[in-house]
Amino acid sequence: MPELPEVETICRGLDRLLVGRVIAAVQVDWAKSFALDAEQLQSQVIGSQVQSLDRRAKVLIINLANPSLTTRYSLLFHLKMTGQLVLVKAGGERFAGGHPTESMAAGLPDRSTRVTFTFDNGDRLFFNDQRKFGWIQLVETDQVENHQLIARLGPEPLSPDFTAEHLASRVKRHPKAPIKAVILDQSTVAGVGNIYADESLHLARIHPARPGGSLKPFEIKRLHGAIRDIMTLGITYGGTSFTNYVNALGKKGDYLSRARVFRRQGQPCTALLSRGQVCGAIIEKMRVAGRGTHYCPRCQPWPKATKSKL
DNA sequence: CACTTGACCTGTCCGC
DNA sequence: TGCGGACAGGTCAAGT
Repeated sequence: MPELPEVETICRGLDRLLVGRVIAAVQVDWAKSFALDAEQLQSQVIGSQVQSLDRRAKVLIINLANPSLTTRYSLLFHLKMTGQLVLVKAGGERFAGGHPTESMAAGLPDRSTRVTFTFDNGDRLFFNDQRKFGWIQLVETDQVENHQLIARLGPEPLSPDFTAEHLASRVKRHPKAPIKAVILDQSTVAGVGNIYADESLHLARIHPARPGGSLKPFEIKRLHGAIRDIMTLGITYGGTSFTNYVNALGKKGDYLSRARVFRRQGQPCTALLSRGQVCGAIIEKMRVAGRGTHYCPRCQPWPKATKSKL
């Protein structure tokens, strides 16, 4: 499930491989993944050269230019939960990004391949997506900021615009919503998904189901710092798992293998307490805001004063 | 208006 | 073994 750190890693990895390449052919095997008629495909995509790659929240942006067009277009990619982007070089060398499944290691394309881009040098970019939730859209480059999803995004978590004051103002707007729902809301902060929400709340020692309005100012501040720290860590570790070529894979773990709580229900919390003690309490799982939610009942206790509201 | 749930999909896992 | 159902999670639309 690619979130911001994974998409950032994919973006950095693909940049040097794609910039300068010209799109020679596009094959769409699942129309909903890339809803563009053949005429537009031919006139606005084929023959375009990749100028640069970008990322906004969880959206990967490939900026194009076509010498026969005055308008510049961009391809937007959203991988949702199971999307992958796999670049197979003409020589067979592979770069993969996205949710790692066995399809990466096997021959490509496979049955989850929805769209295939072929470049002028023979390299191929496969958009694989088991569950078909992901999409590709063609947008005019100077309209990207007005795109229905992009336009509603809040600040990037690692940008100066994401401040504790901003987070506090968002919480104030939905004081009864569980704090986890507030930070999953992409208009609060762009790019935080289920994994990093759980991880951030654990680092901040805040119970995910607490109404945002019950958080003290120092807790908001701590959560703000935790989100930034966790996203930074995610980019660091996301790099170890996704920047490798697939056939060179098999080393290092991704962020998930270092997770504090995510998918660790039933296992002991590894948080360090004072004097080098390890917490050791058993991680629990519950549903918050309709999502599987993992937390440590000891590190993230329900505050006594508001316990009755549970 | 504030907040929650369902739809979109497929594959996997669990209990019967 | 097979079958039904829950679950996985990002985002938007629809519901309470």
